[in-house]
Amino acid sequence: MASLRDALIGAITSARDAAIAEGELRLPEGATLPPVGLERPARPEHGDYASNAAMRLAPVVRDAPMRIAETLQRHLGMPDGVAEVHLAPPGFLNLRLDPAWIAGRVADIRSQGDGFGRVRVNDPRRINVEFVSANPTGPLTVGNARGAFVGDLLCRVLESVGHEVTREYYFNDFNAQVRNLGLSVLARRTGQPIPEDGYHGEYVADLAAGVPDDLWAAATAPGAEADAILGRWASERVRAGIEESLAGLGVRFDVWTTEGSLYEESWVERGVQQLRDRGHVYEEDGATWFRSSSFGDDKDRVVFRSDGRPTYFASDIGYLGQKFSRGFSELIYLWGEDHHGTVARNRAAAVALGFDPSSVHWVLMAWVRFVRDGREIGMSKRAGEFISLDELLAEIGPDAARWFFGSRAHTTGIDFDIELAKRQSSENPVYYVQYAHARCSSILRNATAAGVEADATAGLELLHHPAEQAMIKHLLLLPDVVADAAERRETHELTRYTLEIAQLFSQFYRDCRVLSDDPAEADLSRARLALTDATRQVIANALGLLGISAPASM
RNA sequence: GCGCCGGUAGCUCAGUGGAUAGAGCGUCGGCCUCCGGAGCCGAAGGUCGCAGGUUCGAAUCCUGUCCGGCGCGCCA
Repeated sequence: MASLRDALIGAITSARDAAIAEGELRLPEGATLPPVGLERPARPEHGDYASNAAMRLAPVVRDAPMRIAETLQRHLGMPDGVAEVHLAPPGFLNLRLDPAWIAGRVADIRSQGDGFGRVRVNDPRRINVEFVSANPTGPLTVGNARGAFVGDLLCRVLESVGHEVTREYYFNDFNAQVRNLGLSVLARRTGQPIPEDGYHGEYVADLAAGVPDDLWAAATAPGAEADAILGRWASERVRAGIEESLAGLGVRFDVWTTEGSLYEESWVERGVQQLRDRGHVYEEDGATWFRSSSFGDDKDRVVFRSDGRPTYFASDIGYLGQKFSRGFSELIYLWGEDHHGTVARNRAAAVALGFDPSSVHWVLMAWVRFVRDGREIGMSKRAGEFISLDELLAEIGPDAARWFFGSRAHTTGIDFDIELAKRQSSENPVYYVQYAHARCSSILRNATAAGVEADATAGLELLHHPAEQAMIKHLLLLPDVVADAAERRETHELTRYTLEIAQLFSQFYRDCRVLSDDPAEADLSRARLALTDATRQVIANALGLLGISAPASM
C-alpha cells in the first residue's frame, strides 16, 4: 500500500502530466522535468501537505509559478483524502486533508498491525552490510558501540523495506596482531614480561589460564610456533566472546569472514591477476602496485610489498571479488571515519575490477571521543586501557545505548562522557517513549477489564479533536520515515519521529479522555480506544525497528 | 601543504532548496478530585562560524576564509 505522501505525489505528478498532454504547460524540446516535491509545512495555515511543483516547473515551462499552480490545481481535482487545495504565493500548492478520512486511517493502521511502516521498495536488492569488524585481539570496547548499533539499525531498516540483508563481520586471523596476542598469552602463562607491543589487558590472564592442556603441549613442543598456535586459539576464543557480547545486545551476524580465507580460496590472487590482465598493475622498487591514481585516488597503492607479503589493501581487493561472487547487488561498508583515506583506493579497485561503483557504498561514522571530566580517555586494547562494551551496557542498558547512538547522524562526532551518560541514562528520551507505550497498554488493559472493546471501523469519524487529528496524521508518517531512512542509508530520523509520536500522545492523553462511564460517550470511547491501540502499535513498530523493547508496563 | 567530515539555543544534537529555524537536557514560573506525574503548560535563550555568490526563495547549493576532528605508510 502506497503511503499517503506517495499517493499525493502521484496525484500531482499525474495532474502535471495531464496538463502537459493537453498543451496547457508547454515543455521545450529535450527539457527534463523536475521531481514533484511534497513536504509537511511547519505552519498549520499552509495545510497538511505542500508542494513546490509549480515553482520548480516555472523556469522549465517559462511561465509564472502562480499560473502554473492554477493549472495544476485544475487538473488535480480533489485526490482521495484531500478536503481542500489552495494556492499561496509564490506558487505553493497547499493541501488540507479531510478530517473524516484521516480518522478512518486508524482502522488501516490497526489492520496492518506489525506490518504498518514496512514499505516495499521497487527494487529489492541483496545487500551485504559489513560492520564492527574489530580484530579479535580483545573484547569489544565502547569504541565499537557506535558501529554495532548503527550497523544493526541500518540492517533492520533495509530489511523492513524488502531488501535481503547479509550481516557480515570481517576479521584478521593470521597477522602480527594475532601472533602478538599469542605471545602475550604465552608470557602471561609462563610469568614472563609481556612484550612491548603485546596485549596488557586483564583478559589476557583469563585467556592464559584457560589454555587447554593438549594445546599448551602442542604450542610448547620443540620447534612449534607457539605464538601462532596460541594466537589462533586465543583469537578464536576472543571472537566467540565478541559474538556473545553482540548477541547480548541483539546484534547478530550471518557471516564471519576471515582475512586468511581470502588467500586460502585464492580471492586475492585472482583479484590482483584480474587487475593485472586489465593493465592496472605494475612493478616498481620490487613491489607490486595498483594504478589507483587512474581511478581518482591520490596515488598508486602497493598490493604486494617488495618482500612479497600482501598489504591489507590486497585483501580488500580479494574481498570485493569474493563478496560480489556471492550474488550481492550492493555492498555497504560501515567504517570509522579514520579509515576514510582508504575509500578512494577501494572504490578505484571496484571500478578497475569492472564492478558498478554505484553498487558499493562506504558509510563513514564520525569519531567517538570518550571523555571523563572533560578529558579524553584512550581506548587501547594493546595497553589494556579501555572500557568494554559489556561494562557500558551493564551501566546504562541496551535500550538507552541504542537510542543514544541511533539518534545521531553518522557524520556527527560524539563526545561521550561515560559518567554523564550513567547519570543521565534515566533521563534518556527513550524512557519517555517507552512510557507512552506503557500508558497506551495500560489504557487498553483497563478497557478490557471494563469490558470495552475498540471498534474496528464504526465511530472513527468522531475523532475530530485537534489532538486526535494531529496524532493520526503523524502515525501515518511512519512508512515515509522508514522509506527515507532506507533510501538515504541514514537512520537517525527514526528516534526523532518516535519521540514526536510520544509527545503527541501525551497531548491526546491530556485533552481526550479515552475511557468513559457515560453511555452517551460509548462510541467516542471505542474510537479513542482504537486510536490508542493504533498509537501503541506504531510506537511498538518503531521501537522494534530500533531494536528497543516496548514494555507494556514499567 | 593536500584530502574527508563537522561548526545551528547555556549543553547534547535534529533540520532532504521552501513560508515566522526545532527537540532533548539545563534554567525560571505554573499544574496533582479523574484512564500511569518517567507527566503537562508557559517563559527566557539564535547575526545557523565569517564573507561573497547562485536562486522567486539558502542553515541547506557554489567559492573563499577561520576554527575543530580525522586522514595523508611497502601499518591495520
